[in-house]
Amino acid sequence: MKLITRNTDYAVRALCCIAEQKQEVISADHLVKSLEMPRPFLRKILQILNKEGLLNSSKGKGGGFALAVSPEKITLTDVMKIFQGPLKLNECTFKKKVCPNVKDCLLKKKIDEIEKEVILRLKAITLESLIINKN
Amino acid sequence: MKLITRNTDYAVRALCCIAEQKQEVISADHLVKSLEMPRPFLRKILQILNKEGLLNSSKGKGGGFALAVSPEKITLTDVMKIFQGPLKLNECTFKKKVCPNVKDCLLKKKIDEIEKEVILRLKAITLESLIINKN
DNA sequence: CAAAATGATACAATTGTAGTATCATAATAA
DNA sequence: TTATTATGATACTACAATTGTATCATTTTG
Repeated sequence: MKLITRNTDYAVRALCCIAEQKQEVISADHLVKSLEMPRPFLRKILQILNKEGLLNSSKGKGGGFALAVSPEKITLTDVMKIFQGPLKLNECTFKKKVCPNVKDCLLKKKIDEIEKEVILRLKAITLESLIINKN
Repeated sequence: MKLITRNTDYAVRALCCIAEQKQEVISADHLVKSLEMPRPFLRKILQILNKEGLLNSSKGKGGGFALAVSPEKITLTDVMKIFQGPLKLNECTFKKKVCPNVKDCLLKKKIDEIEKEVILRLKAITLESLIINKN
């Protein structure tokens, strides 16, 4: 019943760290030191964020990563979708078949309402709102 | 990011089925037929519900299960706690150690707020509110 | 060309969920 | 008292997702 996975968490923290940075570009090694997380794992996450268009990367000496989107335009749901797939609190499948009862299921209806509320709130969490030292 | 697991789902459906029943006692076999779920799995779930005090059981011919608590007093959170442990949307552990940053973590604070709201709403879902045919 | 960085990708470990199987025990009724 | 019908207890297996590791290729800069 975890809302966000380690992947997402690391990604958000890395994005925050990059956003707080004054230098435009920061290397994976620098991030590892600041964030104390496994280097290969973080590297993979950064690569994905780059592929998905949230980061720009540059190779070679002096290279690294920089935000491709401004912090107020990156929401928690963006990152969650990348690492956790579509936002759903409800599955409604049994042995890979959709539950025959989906239409009438009262429980599903109630969970769906909660889901809507949760997604609204998650969307309201921007990277900017998670940054402490803004300059 | 599933809010409820199969266990919980089966349990709720079984509880509903028992509650809707006019007979006081219903056997696992009857429930299997009504609910179309794996018999040994359902049996285990019923045993747990019995142990946890939501059901009463009786052995032997004519035996089976009956609600031990009235439907308006059973909430979804009760069932979730039994099968999924304490209700938390936040973990905040890294390699089994608590994240050193828990106190200041802005993300945690925001998720915690969402968690509170979700739990409130889940607590409001009673077994009674999930039953279709009340008599 | 060497060094410093990322890109791509395959592999391994761990955990949690989901499901199965088996035998013991109790209650009822013939 | 014995057969039948039910639950109780418990150990085992399967599968998928999450979490993490390792290795080599490629690009850029000096």
